[in-house]
Amino acid sequence: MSVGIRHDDLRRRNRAMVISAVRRAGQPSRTEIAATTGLSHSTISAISADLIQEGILTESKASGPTALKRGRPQIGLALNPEAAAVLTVVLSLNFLSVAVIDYAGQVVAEEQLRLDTLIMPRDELIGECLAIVRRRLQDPDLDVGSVARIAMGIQGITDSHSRAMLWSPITPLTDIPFADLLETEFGIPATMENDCNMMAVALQWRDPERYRDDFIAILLSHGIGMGLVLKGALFTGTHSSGGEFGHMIHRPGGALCRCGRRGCVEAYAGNYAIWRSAMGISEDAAPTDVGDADMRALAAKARIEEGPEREAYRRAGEALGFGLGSLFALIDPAPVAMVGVSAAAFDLIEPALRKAIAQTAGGQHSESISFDTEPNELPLIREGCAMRALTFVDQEIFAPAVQTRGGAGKNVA
Amino acid sequence: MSVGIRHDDLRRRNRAMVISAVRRAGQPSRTEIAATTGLSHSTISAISADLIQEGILTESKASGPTALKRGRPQIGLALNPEAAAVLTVVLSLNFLSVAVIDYAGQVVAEEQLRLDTLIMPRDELIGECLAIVRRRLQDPDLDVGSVARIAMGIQGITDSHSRAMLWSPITPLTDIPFADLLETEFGIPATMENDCNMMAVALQWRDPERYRDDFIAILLSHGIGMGLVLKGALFTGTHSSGGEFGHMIHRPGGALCRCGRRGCVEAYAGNYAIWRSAMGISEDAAPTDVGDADMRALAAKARIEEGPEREAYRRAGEALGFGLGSLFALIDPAPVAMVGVSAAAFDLIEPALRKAIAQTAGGQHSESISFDTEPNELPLIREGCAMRALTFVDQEIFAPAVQTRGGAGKNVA
DNA sequence: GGCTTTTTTTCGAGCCTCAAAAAAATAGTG
DNA sequence: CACTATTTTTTTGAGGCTCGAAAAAAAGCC
Repeated sequence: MSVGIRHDDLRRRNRAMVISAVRRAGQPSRTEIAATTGLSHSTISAISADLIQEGILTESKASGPTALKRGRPQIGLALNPEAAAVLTVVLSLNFLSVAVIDYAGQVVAEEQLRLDTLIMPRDELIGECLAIVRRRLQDPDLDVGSVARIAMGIQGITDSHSRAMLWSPITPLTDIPFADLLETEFGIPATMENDCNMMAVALQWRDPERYRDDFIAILLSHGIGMGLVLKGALFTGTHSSGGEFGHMIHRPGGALCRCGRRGCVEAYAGNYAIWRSAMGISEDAAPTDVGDADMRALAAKARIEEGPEREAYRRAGEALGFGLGSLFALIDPAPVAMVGVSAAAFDLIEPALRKAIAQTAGGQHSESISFDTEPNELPLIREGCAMRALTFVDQEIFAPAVQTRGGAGKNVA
Repeated sequence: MSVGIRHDDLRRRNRAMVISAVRRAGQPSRTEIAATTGLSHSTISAISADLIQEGILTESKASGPTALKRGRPQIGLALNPEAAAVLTVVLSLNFLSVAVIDYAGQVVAEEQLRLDTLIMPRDELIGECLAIVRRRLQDPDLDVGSVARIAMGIQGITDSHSRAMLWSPITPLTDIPFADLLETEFGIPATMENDCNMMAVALQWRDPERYRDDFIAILLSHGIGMGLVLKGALFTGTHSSGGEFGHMIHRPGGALCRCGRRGCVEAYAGNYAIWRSAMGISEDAAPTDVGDADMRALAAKARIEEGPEREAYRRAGEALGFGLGSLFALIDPAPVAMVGVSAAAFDLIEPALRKAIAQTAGGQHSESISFDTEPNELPLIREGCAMRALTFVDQEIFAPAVQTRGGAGKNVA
């Protein structure tokens, strides 16, 4: 609130601005950057000269389609892929995957692993995560020193400082400080990110037209999660990763939720809830994990004929609709992306969902609310982790106060 | 996202910082300001010299209790009350009040008026608002030129740009662009603020210890409103004032709400809802306005004996509790201030409210959530409007780019 | 080849902040 | 009362940063 802007901050921030403009735009010329940032050409010129000299940016002649114009051709600026690398770790139900990504955002190596997360003891789960990272870091093709950041994504609740997993549906274990464990083990700064938040980050990069300032990413899978972007920034709770849309209350005292409470949205719209309802199992029955194939079969049956399956999706849509309605009462309507296996059954969910929203405060503009679907969440989570790690590097490469790197530069004419 | 920091912004922002530090701290010395802002003494000295010379700040020797120390005594800096003035207009049910407030935040004049907002035609309602402002501005004791800002507060929904009232329970009229009307009429920049948002702003100034970064102000009155502060900043929706806590869904298809929909929190916890329930009137009955005195009598009766009155408050508490639970699922638990006439009956509401919260995701720390009550909302709303207007002036007095005022300063030795 | 157009770099000027030193103002002390 | 210690405030010179204007560079066009 009351922290002054120091003189050195200025350059630091404007450097960040230039890097961010390049990451966003692909291969912008200096002139384009000057236009988008509002800074003068001379400033951009000075900053980009520094950045090139430090090996962060590179000049690339190939401005491609713009080469047909009159005057001096623009010189595209691009991120130097070798400037750094980041590592992403995504841990989901029975599945662990790691990727090494260069500074320009290209995947240079990856590894995936099946494992039984639900029954693994603590040491083993942590051990597997560290081992897979170690294997990637020992890859002879990789310059270990260039790996500047690890971002780990996980289903469940993380703390607001992105340090630890507090709770997750993929394991009975709680409070695992993955970020600290990774940092200690490998000496590389790390964060622990919530899966749905990373989905939102990825969507923002994938389709900045649609997902710019305000939007919602909802994961429809075993559980119901949400990533929320408001005013262009990821929204997180004050203590946790926040945005636990799935545990808003749909019906007080209602169906039993995986979290042990009753009446949560998830207790009607999570895979297990749809399954429970379609199979005529009691709402008080303990949640069970349902495979993706079973869910697809359920959806197929619901599409063929009226019956308990279709009714289950209808109830899921209703729960999601009233939940979204309450959410929209708080933040006003915004574009929604439905992600995960049940997003593939959104055709079964949508009618009831829209009908419910229309009965809520958000319903004033219910027709104008648009939904997009993406059945596969894992690529999104990985992309989000990658971008999160890369933007961290973007803002870490120019160190605070003192000159950026060890002290290499600045002795040329 | 990608707007660069220009060189002149620096001074502008640091000036704002100094002014804000003075407004917050009362009479800080230059040294204290340097400490809180993190800027150097010389910078603070230069900026405060400018500000004093421009008549924005004044030196006040009376640093009072700190005069007993050794070295050179501190010189307190204070806001110059005559630097500017602002005007607040608060329109609530059957009541209109205006106050003139000097730059230091002291009320210098006020006027109040009873009127029948529910049945007034559009022209008349607007006319009364403009007339009461005109009377205050024509006060011979007031230098009209010094009035730099008008902030108007109203119950209901305003747009996210603080320009217009979109909907209000105090009148059947909708979409009145009060901010534009005031600006056109008086040539003074104006805003139209939501009442609950202003309550939150006022609480932040009244008790910054408790209400700092994250808290919730809930109005328990005819309707249920909320002002929400997250990460130190007022939270507003993307299109409207947002934070329509009262219209989150408590029971899908449930009791009839004043907004015409069913099952909103307000339909169980608004004055009319408590009254309806206590009197055994159907949940489908149209909401009626209940006077404060009637509500106090109802609460008194509920305190004496078990019965439908007590049950009505219990149901209100349950609705508020589940609503807060859903809210806490999204933003994590935070301190809550209950404001308005039914806040005086919070003793009747609290047990059921806590019981409900305990059944929700927010309930993990339900004991630690603390509630504060404040039965009278109008002073809070006025204070909030005043602070909003004043902080606007704080950041407008130093113009963009060019030197602050006409060009007076800077020809002294 | 000379001219036009557009991009990029260079250069001097103007500000801003900072650190250190100087000045100011008071309380203690003998 | 003179002098010292202490703390706050102002002054001063240095170093950086951005900006605007002008120069340089690198094409296409005739």
